Amino acid sequence: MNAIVNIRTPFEILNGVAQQPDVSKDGRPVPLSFFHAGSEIYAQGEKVASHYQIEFGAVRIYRLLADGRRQITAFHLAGETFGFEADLAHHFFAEAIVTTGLRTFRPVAGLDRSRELLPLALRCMVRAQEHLLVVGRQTAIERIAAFLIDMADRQGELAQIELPMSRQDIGDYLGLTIETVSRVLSRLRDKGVLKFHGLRTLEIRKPETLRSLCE
Amino acid sequence: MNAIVNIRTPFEILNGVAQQPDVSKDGRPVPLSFFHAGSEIYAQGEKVASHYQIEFGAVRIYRLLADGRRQITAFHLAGETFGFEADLAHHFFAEAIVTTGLRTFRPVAGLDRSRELLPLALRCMVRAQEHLLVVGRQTAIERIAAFLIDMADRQGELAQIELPMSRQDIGDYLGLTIETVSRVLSRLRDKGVLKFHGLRTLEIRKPETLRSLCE
DNA sequence: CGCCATTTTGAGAAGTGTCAAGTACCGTGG
DNA sequence: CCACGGTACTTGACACTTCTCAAAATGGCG
Repeated sequence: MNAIVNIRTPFEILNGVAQQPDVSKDGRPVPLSFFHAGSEIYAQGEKVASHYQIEFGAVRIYRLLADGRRQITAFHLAGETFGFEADLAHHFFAEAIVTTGLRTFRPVAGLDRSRELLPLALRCMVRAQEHLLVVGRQTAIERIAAFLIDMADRQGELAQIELPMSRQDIGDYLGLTIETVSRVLSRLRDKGVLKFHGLRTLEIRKPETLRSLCE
Repeated sequence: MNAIVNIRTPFEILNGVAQQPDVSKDGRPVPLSFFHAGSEIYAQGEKVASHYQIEFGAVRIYRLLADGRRQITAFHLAGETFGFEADLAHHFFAEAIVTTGLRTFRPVAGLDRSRELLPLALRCMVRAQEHLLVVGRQTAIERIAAFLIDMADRQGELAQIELPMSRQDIGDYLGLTIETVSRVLSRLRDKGVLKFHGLRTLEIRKPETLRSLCE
């Protein structure tokens, strides 16, 4: 949870990211901002009337209870847009999970973006409501299965998937403890449904078994 | 879960509801539709590019799992607008909880309502994400407390509140069983926090106790 | 007044959380 | 390149909340 890092990391400079800033529809350039793993994009209580598009990396959106319990309401991956919640509710954090590059869209006076934003906001709402079904009515193994399928779908439906987030993040997203997440993943590994290639890289060996757990 | 009832019930005719239909911004009249308790407003799988405003009554929005488990994602009360989810996701039901009167807003070709709809959709999204924290990270008693405070706030912060929904509905909203809902309510009654005037009418005697349970 | 659905209450089971210890991974520095 | 240390993850034993199943009580409504 470090401070915002808005300068390029050596990695990105080396790779030439953002050497030619894109241009937004009203003609103003939209530069890339970089965030280190764990750094804050916007804080609970901040009024940020912007939205963000992820160029590379991953972001977690979450809320906190007074005693520190955390609920991650969404993960956003490369190519996705987020940041609507900041406009309205002053109770959400956004943090980079890994080194992340973002394009920030600030509101322009006199320019109404409702037409572009509405479909994105609706998709975000539906996603939250679908997630509610998972968290409210599914068992630990069903939640993990739903999560893995979602991640696989969003990574191009490949059998091998990358989980940029920690077990704690997964637990806080699914409403489970880190230990339960770990136990369920181990059980799926022992059953031959999953095969791990490193802690956060895994292969879905039996996607049909996983899917059958979701409904 | 009866069929759609689009005619006036004797009750409404007697009370003269909707004798003078309102008129929408584009000049077309927006008539009131009536729905009996339990009747379906739109079904999972239906493509309805409309939204609805509640004149009187109450509505539940929910999703189902294959085995019948239900998650209510939202309750909507008089004065509120809903129906965005139907545009996008084909997996939501909307039902009247009690006799309900709705104004239906159908999309008009060439008329862009994004500007009006975006704030409503955002509020809906934030509400779902806030609910996620309750369902994912709070105990049974905390969930009930949060629910009662929300209902009280939406009914004008009166001490006495009406719950139009059944215990089953409350359970399916909070991710609890009907028995747990009942037990928690009984415990709050025994502690003097709540006083019941009939099953679905109650008085919050110690709002501070209730609020202290939420954070 | 009596029926029927809804709600409440009880006892036991199951799933998940808590606490504690052990293991694996990964970046750092030698 | 390998040893080291710290963090993240896994595993185990047990506790506790919530669920399940069952039965009784309540209340609304004809």
